[in-house]
Amino acid sequence: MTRVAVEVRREQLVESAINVMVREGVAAATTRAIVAEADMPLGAFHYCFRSKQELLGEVIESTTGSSLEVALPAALADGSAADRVRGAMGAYWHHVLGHPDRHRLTYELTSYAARQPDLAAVAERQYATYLTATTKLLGALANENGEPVRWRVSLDTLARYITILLDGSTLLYLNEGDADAAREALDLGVEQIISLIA
Amino acid sequence: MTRVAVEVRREQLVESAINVMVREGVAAATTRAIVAEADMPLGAFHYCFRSKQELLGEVIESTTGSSLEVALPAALADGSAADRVRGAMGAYWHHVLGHPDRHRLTYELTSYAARQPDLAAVAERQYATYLTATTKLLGALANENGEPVRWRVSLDTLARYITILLDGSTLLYLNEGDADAAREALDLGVEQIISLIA
DNA sequence: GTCTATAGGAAGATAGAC
DNA sequence: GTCTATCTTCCTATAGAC
Repeated sequence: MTRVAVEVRREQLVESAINVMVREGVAAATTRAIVAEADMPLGAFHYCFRSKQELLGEVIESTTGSSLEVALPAALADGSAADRVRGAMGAYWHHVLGHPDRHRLTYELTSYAARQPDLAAVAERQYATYLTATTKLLGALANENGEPVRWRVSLDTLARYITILLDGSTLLYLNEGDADAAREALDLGVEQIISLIA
Repeated sequence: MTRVAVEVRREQLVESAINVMVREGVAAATTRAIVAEADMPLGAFHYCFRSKQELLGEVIESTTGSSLEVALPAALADGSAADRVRGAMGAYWHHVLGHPDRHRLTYELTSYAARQPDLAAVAERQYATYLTATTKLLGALANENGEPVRWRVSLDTLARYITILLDGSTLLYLNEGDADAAREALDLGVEQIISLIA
């Protein structure tokens, strides 16, 4: 009926796909479920996307990196470097508690992409983006004079260590379901990181 | 033709299902693919298992906890507590490098189970087993007089911290693909753990 | 218990009228 | 571009002969 630019429809379908996936998982996000969520007829799907794989690629791109952005403001706030590390980690954790299904989806999508040859490249880029964001976060800890925080280990290793800590604690919480216990273990890791400040 | 106890067939099907899943992922493990791997006719599936879900429950139980057992001998070896922690972590990491697909499967199964109401209980038990195994590993660090290592933090928190570290570094390696970089970050975490010995 | 054949449904993708 | 109807394929599960 109404003429809508294909580009707009594509975005609507990506958004709807994410909604379905967050709610019911990747496996439940069939083309039919996605168009129903977007309130479009089934036929619309295939003149917006060549295939379901093509949509999934855009879904992965769209969900990448957003989870670390919530930590950036805290890293840029006032206070000591140690306090800002604590604040940034706390902001991330707050996001995990508020949107567990969204984080669950990230891991599902990563698993899914790893099994599909055509999406492997997208998945690798996804993780590279993740590491870049962590490094950027570390850069944001510079003081008002622009002097970066000095660490006892290389920035690359530190960024990966932080990634390990965030992924590991998120997974622990999602699977065990005990927010306090997971938080306590994460806090231990955060203090360990702070102890690496030179 | 040949009469085989249903119990034996069940085990064969579970094993075949794991083989298919390790090779091609959970989604590819259809009943057809599983019976083909086990070299059984399709009909055999449903007089061994009531449903595919029932098989999946047993697959999850069967894959649980095996990955940490490889670390136990190193924890029981001679040497200082610090060296034995390093050895145990190294043994785990060796297993990850040798069987990445097996570890990938663990995460896939966890995601899968979390989305299926009837398997949620199995998944929780899976993670509880994991934490128990870690605690057991810590207990194995006792010296020849049976005196346990004393830590600056509670055993519960430490066990979770180790779980975070192992899951996080495994995931990092599986997704980024850089074994050396992941190992370096893991080593940093291991030394941090050692620094917690009282 | 064992197996073949098939039911019954849901998936991704397309054809073709408008 | 848009949508309905349909093709084809693959799935889980069952029926029923042996």
